[in-house]
Amino acid sequence: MGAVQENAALRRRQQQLPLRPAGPLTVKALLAWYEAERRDLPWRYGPRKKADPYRVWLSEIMLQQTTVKAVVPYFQKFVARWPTVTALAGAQLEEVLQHWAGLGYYSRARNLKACADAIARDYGGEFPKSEAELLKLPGIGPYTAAAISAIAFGEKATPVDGNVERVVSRLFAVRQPLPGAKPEIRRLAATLTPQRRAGDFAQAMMDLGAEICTPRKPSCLVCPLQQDCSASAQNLAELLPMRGAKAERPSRYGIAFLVQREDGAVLLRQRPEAGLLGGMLEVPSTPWGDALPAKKEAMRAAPVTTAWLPVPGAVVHVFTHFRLELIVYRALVPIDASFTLWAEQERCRWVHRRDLHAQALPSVMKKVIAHGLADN
DNA sequence: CACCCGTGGGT
DNA sequence: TACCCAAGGGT
Repeated sequence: MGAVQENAALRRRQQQLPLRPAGPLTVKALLAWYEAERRDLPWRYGPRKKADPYRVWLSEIMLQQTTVKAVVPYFQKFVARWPTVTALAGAQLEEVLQHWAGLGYYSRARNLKACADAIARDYGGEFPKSEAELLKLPGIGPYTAAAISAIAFGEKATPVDGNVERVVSRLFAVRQPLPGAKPEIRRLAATLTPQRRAGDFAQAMMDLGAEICTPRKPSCLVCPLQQDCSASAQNLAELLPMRGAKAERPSRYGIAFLVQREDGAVLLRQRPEAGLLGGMLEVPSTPWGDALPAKKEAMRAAPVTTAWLPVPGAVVHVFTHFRLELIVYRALVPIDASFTLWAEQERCRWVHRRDLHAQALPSVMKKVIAHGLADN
């Protein structure tokens, strides 16, 4: 198979053979490839089969801007703990956040719970099958609504994610840069979507994008769509899709205060529900600003008045839109002292070190704790 | 529409 | 190292 396609590619380059325009035959080749090469993933039931809407929904939410490899263990944990959407609707948000900790984009976890509640409350525990109805639910946008509708219910819908954007932009040699090209790419993807197997088509496009039509160094020579691909014919595949200018990533700085009690507990604080790391636990710190605060200034943000020891080094963490550098100050306090806790004391709690793994701790805060307790 | 929202792996 | 990127959604 690979050799045959390689020869076809070489012939076309040497003889300038015309392309076969992407169309129904492209879809047929893609579906054949999918049946042979598709990834075996825990939320999939098989080609030509509809999957459990709950598992499709859960996986799609987790997969938003997140790699399959990162998602799989979280998906397994969730379905083991909450096998149905009704079970998830009965869960405590705090426990959902604990299970989500480390996966990132924590508003997804809050919307996940809100969506489960809505399904249980307004839909009798059954997901709606139409794109339009799914779109009304929290955490479900245009992509996810189309994905659930097509994959779980077999409806003719066209989810367009980063994979589909890449595959389509190459198939049709779309040179207009993203995000401006999105409407055109959506239109082209919709023209390819088959009436009968829209779910398999969508997943096949994603598998192709993940394994063959990769962002860098695409494997055009073994691609089942190579003879249909306008970009490959023009040796443009690696240059597409074009993208607009990248925004620069600023740095922010702060001082984190790690209080350790004599019995080994550390002081954690719950962040506000909205915004960055919303609802998750943190090590109390100064606000994160454009420069490191002076020590005297920083101490106004310290959760207790005590002897603080700076921990050598710093914690560096890179978020999507800024880089964070935190200096850690550490203090050891007696177990029974009465402290002057700052105004947000009610959002604070003591957590024993042995219980830290079960908390809603984002990765950056795990780094801070590990750094601050490194020599303990 | 532009910006906000995490994290880990690959190059 | 620094940068790119991944099954996007909310505002």
